[in-house]
Amino acid sequence: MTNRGKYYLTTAIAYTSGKPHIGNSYEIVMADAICRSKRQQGYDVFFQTGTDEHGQKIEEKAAAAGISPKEFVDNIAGIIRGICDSLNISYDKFIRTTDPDHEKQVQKIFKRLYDQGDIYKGAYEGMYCTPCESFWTESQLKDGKCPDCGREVKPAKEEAYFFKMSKYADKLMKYYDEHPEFIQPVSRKNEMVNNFLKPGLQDLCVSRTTFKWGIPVTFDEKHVVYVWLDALTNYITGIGYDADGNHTEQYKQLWPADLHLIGKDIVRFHTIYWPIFLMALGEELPTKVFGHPWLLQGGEKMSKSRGNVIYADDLISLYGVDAVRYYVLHEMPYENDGTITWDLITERFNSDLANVLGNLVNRTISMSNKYFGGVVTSTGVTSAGNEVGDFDADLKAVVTAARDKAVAKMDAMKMTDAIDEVFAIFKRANKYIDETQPWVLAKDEASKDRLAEVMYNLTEAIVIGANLLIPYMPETADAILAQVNAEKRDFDDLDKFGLYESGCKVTDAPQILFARQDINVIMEKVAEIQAAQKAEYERENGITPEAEKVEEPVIDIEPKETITYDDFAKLQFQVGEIIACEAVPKSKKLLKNTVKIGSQVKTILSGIKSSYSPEEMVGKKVMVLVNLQPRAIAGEMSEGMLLCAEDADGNLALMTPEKVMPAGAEVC
RNA sequence: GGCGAGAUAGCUCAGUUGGCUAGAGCACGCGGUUCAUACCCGCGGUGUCGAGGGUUCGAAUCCCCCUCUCGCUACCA
Repeated sequence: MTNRGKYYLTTAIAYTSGKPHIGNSYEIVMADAICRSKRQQGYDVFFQTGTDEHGQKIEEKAAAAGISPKEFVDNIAGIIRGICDSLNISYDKFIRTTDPDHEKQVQKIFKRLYDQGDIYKGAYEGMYCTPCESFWTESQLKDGKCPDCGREVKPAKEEAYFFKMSKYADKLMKYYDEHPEFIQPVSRKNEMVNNFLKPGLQDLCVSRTTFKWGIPVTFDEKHVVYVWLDALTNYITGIGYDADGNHTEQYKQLWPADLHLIGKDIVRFHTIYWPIFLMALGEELPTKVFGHPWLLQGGEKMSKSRGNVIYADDLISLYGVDAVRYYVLHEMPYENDGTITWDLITERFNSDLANVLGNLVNRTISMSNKYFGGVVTSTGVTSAGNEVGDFDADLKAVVTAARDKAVAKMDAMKMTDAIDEVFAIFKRANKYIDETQPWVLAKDEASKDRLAEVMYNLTEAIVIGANLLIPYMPETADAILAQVNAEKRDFDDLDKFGLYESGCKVTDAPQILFARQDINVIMEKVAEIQAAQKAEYERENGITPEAEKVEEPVIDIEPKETITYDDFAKLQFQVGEIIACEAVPKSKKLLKNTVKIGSQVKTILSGIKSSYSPEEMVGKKVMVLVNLQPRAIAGEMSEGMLLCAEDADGNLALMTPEKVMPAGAEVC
């Protein structure tokens, strides 16, 4: 096999705040297909993936679960690694940002950048919203209040470390110009230049003091290292980078990375901050960063509380690992997001895998057994000169061209097209069977040698196709090769037709590779999966009464000034019954309620669309502030206010009387 | 609110620098075939290329405007 040198590929590391759904697992499958392909081609591949395990969100989730952050991330990292393994991902290293050697290097990197003046101590100034723990600039405020929760903000100052991004902006721009392949798809490069580089790079805040679950800054312990400096550096620490220059041989051999495979949402961090960190460290920049699109669930919004999130393990249990790999690779366009639904995957499974591929292998082996006792022999009796057409030559042309076509598509990161090039072999082989009609040849003893050649050609086509399938569907490739009793072939030979050993015997008991799926049966199983998921969600989030007592978070808000009883007495509250409700067309948040209060009927607009649908509003008895001055909102007059409780996430709960009360009853 | 992407056949999507009767796969219909997993092969499209305007000899493709959908947004990671 030709040695083509090293190839170092990384994926983004997965954030350990929860179990990733299939849309998040897509990237790792794509990475695996690329790595398997490169290995097959003769590259010395190193494939790194892993988990990003620090941050405030994890600290909070762990606290809510009553466990330490480390216990929390150990659990999730295990789940993520399990998903990788069940998807048959051939990673060489699974790095965790809580690995001691990584943490140590991050601390050294931070110190070095500080010592050489790229990181400086400053202060973050702005308007601070205490409940949201967020800083805002004046321009971000909405009516002078927090744009997230609408509450009061106050000026505040927080000590922080900053990285001098601006210092490297020109150098980065130059690098872009000299390396047009650096950012892919190219459209993303323009976004980076126009949105961030041209307006001028802001210095980046690279430390935090608001939470503890991070890597401490060695010389200033109340700070932890900001996530991106922690996470991005995994690409070098994972292979033995040392901030003092004592790199491992592995690092010297592998760096710079050949490809960072990431989601399109984090292109900015990988094409601006990461290269600049590397420049500051004096390291080479990666060759290519590809920001891939996402695989989204079609139709309804995905949410765990509804139980309709699609996870890799559920898909695998229904379709098998290779079918899942096939689907995500095949349905992912180059720039736009792809779609996944149970209907779509079942359709693809049946038409492509069961019908085209599985059935081809099965019918071919069956015929070999039926006509020749399973022995496949090349007799050299070709279709050359056939007046109807030279079917053999046509078949061979398609088969021998597939390798280079597929590799070219893959190098261009067009996964879908790459797989299609391989499947073109199987489609052509099916057509070849119709053209040559083996069952007709079998009826005439005189055409037996021709029949043997036809079976040989089919078997050879399948062998080459199976070899080309290895990067995408490794288990299936093995299963096919085993059934036709063939070895894996050297990549350099995959454009050569006729290497299948004549006289070799295929299995006498062909196995169904992909049994056709009935969508109705699938949907029954899906219903079970969804019910289980929903139950799990409810258990985890304390929907059961028993769990409600445990760990209910509290919220503190800014206290307002004390009021007198007279102040309070000015407010008139009554019970109102919602007798009609509709969404306000031009608004994202507003519902227009028709509320019966005693014998009056008022129109009240309320920003609760995110928590309530118009249908479920009707019939509710709610608490209403009735003597609020009417005000026009979104072109409608609103004559009061519906009272709600709001949690930290902005979820709303209407205040309703605890016993049945008539519309109009005073609340006092 | 800001930024971005998109709207093409029933479904999922291709359509290169504007150019011949707008394509593929799936689904559907008809025909063929029977080795095979009711499979395979062939044939089949009157789609206002989201609406409306404009530029042009010519627009799905360029410009303007409108409508709708989606993604991102954050000192979240």
